Formats: sequence, C-alpha cells, structure tokens
Amino acid sequence: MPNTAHSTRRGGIQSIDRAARILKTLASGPRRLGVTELAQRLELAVPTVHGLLQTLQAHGFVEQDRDSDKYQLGAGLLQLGNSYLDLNELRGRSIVHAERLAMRADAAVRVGVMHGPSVIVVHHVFRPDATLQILEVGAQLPVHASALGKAILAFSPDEVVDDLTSEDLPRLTGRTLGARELRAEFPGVRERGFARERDEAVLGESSVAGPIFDHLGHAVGAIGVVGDTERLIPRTIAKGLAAAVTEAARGVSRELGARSWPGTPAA
Amino acid sequence: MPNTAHSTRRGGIQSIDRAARILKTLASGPRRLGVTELAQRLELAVPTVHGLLQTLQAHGFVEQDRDSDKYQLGAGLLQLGNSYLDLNELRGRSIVHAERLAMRADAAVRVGVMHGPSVIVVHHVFRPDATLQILEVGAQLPVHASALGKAILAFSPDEVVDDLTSEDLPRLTGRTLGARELRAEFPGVRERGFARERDEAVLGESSVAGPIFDHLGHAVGAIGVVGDTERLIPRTIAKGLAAAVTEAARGVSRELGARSWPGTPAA
DNA sequence: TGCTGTATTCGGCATTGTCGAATGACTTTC
DNA sequence: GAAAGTCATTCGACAATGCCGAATACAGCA
Repeated sequence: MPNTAHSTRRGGIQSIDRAARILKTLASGPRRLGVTELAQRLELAVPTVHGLLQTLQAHGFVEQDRDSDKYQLGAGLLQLGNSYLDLNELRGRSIVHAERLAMRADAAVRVGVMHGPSVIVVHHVFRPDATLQILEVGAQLPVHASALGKAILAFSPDEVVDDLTSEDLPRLTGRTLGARELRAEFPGVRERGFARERDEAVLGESSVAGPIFDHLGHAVGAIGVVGDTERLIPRTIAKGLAAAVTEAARGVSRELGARSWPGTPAA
Repeated sequence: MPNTAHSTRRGGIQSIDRAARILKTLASGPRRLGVTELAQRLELAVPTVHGLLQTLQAHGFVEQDRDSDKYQLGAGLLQLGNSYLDLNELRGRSIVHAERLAMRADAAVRVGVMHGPSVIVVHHVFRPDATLQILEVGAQLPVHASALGKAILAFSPDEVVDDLTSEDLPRLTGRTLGARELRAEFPGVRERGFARERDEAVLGESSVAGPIFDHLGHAVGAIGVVGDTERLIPRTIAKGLAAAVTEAARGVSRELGARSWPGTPAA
C-alpha cells in the first residue's frame, strides 16, 4: 500500500483513474470546462482528455454544451446516485427512525456515511414545521466539523482517524476544531454514545449525532439532528434531545444486526 | 457513426465502457453482486472485472460488502449526482417557476431532462398539502409514457424520435401508447404547446407538461404536474391547469434565453 | 485575410490492461 | 474430517489498447 492519500488516490486502471479525476474536477468547479482547460489541470495531453470525455459522454456521465463546446457533468450520474440511494441498506433502515426522531426532536434529521474526508448525507428529514428548506441528500459535510462525522470517527479504527487528522483540517468558523482538539473529544464521545458540534461548520448552526453500527460492530454511519444553535443547545443540555438521538442511532443499528453498543456489552 | 443504440453503446475507451457497464449492472439489480456473477453477465474474464472493481472502489464508485465480498454502488456516485444538480442550469432556473406552478395547480411538479430512453427528474416540488410524499429527484420516467417525455420528444429532431420509437416501447398499463400512437400525438402537442398523459405509466396517475427551450430553440427539458387522474384530468379540460403549465414552461425557457415559442414567432 | 484560440482526427509506438492459470480462503458434501 | 466444490484474489506474459505528437478543422477576432 504505497499510497495513503484518499482524495486523489491512483487506484489501478489508468484510464478509469483519469476519468474519475475528470468527473471530480467538473464536480468541483462552478462552471463548465473545455478540453484544454481540463487537460492543463490534470496534466494530460489534450487528445487524451478528449477521448476520455467522448467515452464518458456516450454513457451520459458528462454532457457537452452545444455552443461553447465545454463539458459539464451528465444526467447519468444523477441516475446512478439515485440507484445508490435505492439500494443502500443503511438508508432504507433509517427512514422510519429518522422520521420519528424528527418528530420527537422537532428538528431536521440527517443520516450520513463516511466518504473520504467528508460525510455524505444519504437521508434527510425536514424540520416538522413547514418552512421552506432545501434537501441535503447527497451533500457533503466536513467530517471534523459535523456531529455526524465525529460520531463515526470516534468509533473508527485508528488508521482511519490518523489518515484524516493528518491533513490540515479547514477552519470553517472560529470554533472549528483542529486535529488535536478533535481527537481529544473522541473518548468523551465514546463514553456518552453521541457527538456534538456547536457553530463549528456554520455559524449559528449546531448538531448532535449518534453512531450507527453494523452487525460486525463497525461504525458505518451516523444519525443526528441539526438546527439553530440557540434552539438546539439548551435542549441538548436538558438531555432530552441527546436521548432521542442515541435511541434513534441504536434503533437503526439494531436493524442492521448490531449486537453491542458503547457501554453496553450486548443489546 | 457506426453505433446508434443508446442503452449499451460502446463509446471508445474499452475500460471505461466496461466500468460503466459494471455500474449500470449494479444499479439495475436489486442486490449486491459478486465478481464472478458480474463477469458472467458482462461476458468478461473474472480478473478483468476484479481489476475494474478495485479501481472503481478506490474512487468510491462501488463498495465491497465486508463479509459477503460482494459489490454495490458507492457513495461517490451520490456525491457526483448531487454536484450535477448543483451545476445544472435548467434546474436552477426552474426552481422558482416550479414552486409557483405547484401552488397554482395545487399539485406535485416535476422538471425533467432526456437521458437515453428515459426522462430523469432533476427537480420535484411536492403537492402543497403536507401528506407524506417521496422525493423523485433522480428517478427515471419512461419517455413514451410521461407528459414530460412527450413534451420534449414532440419538439426533438426526427433522428432522436426515430431512435426512441424504433425499439419496442414497454406497455406499462393498458393505456400505454405504442410507437405509432405516440408519434400521432406529436402534431397536437406542438400545436397546443403542452403534452398530456392519462394512466399510461401508472394506473390512476396522470400528468400534463410543457417543453422547455434553450436559447437555440432546442427542447432541453420539460416541466409539468402529476397527480391522481380524477383530480387532474377535469382541471386540464377546464383549461386552467394547462395554461399554468405552459406559462411555467415558457417562464423557464425565457430564463434560458429562448426567444420563440410554438405558435409564436418571437417572445 | 491572416492570426490565435479552440475542439477534433489520425496513426505509430510502447504502455497498459487483459485473461489463463495458480493461489488462498471458505463452505458444503459425503 | 478429508475432499470437492464455491468464491475472491494474485501473478505474469503477451498483445491489444489507449496514449499523445503532429496534423486538421473550425471558430472568433483584428
């Protein structure tokens, strides 16, 4: 295993690695990119990138703008992303629990899984009041600055934790934790069975989340609530919220066949 | 241009074609697949498939189940699908119009784009009453049995129409149209500026949709309402609904820079 | 009209992915 | 409890494959 980076790891087959890098580049930029521009960023020859793009286009993974000739992501990716959700067991099992938690906590609920240095939201229930909210399914949250991420990481193997805390963690707000502080939180998270985050990703927004375990006892995801700091924090301290969160996390875990729980030898 | 099929077209670079086929196979099956099973279905050697899967896994496009060793789609696809939505201009421009249409029509609204033989839903607004509904963003609808599909197809080049109506169109209900009937509807759709569908995909469900044009006058998508047949059809006949739909379609088109509209030389 | 920026096509060479065969880890069978 | 069946994974040699330099086509601009 010579390569430890996770963002731009070179897996094996060259052309697929390159295609993946093209897709990720297109996903990150806010605008369409031309062949030449892509070739420069990826340090590849222009015809090489062109060939890759042609193939990706044939499968609907990229689309070429009619008059600028530039490329953007294609609808095929949306279709595949949707299939991922349909087939995802964690998501399926968590829907009922998420709904219940949203009612109990009167707050928005998110379910996430780890993906590289991010948590990807695989399920999202709106805060029960009917105000306009945007759906965050598919969104990526920073592992180190979200309760979901902390809940998973606190129960992950050291290898994973080391990998993620070795890079410099972006400071998103004045309260975002650094690597040391982050690691220092984990024992407490393990003891309590849930993680908190206060204004660490977005000012005025906080979250509480608990880890979800599979039948082998691995932390495969997390479920938790998000909301305005001034609404959420008082209720966390008053304990009712944290209990609801851990109960939901435990419920999903049980459905996945988990038998043990932090502090509890076997459920 | 030797290849005209759209479902399993072989674009160019072999390994990417194969990787795409793996992803589509995993997306279609309801369960995880092992290396051997995949190799059989794709008629490839087992080590070849294994190598492709390893690379896809390194990028988060597939995941391997811990104890069954079988593969499933990965969270990276969800991330990319979400990026597609974020960057999609049609979607961005249609959000406001879709919201307004949902209010006026008191029905669920969908915005879709063509993708092979399907329409992919890129935006979805729930029916205003607060009953539990599932989000259909990313879902694929049959082109020939949805108002969205018909609205786009009626304004598409003959080449595209021929391609899609050449294959046998699946009969989803007793009312699903065949290729001939479908083509016969198009002149009317072009004249009226909107398409209808009644119980042709799902019994008891109908839809009305209008085409969305870009600044070159190409039909790049459609917007429309869906709902229970007995609720929707009377209101379509009473004309109010159709007017609201075409108005929304026209509104989005204008935002995309379209200058003309069926029946109208220039807007 | 020429210039400079694109996207695309072509084709020869060597890198790269492919697949037969072998290995190892498990499960089932008798 | 050995033997025969799964299956995923590793190895390595051959040649098919994708790569990229150079040439082409096409646009917008001076």
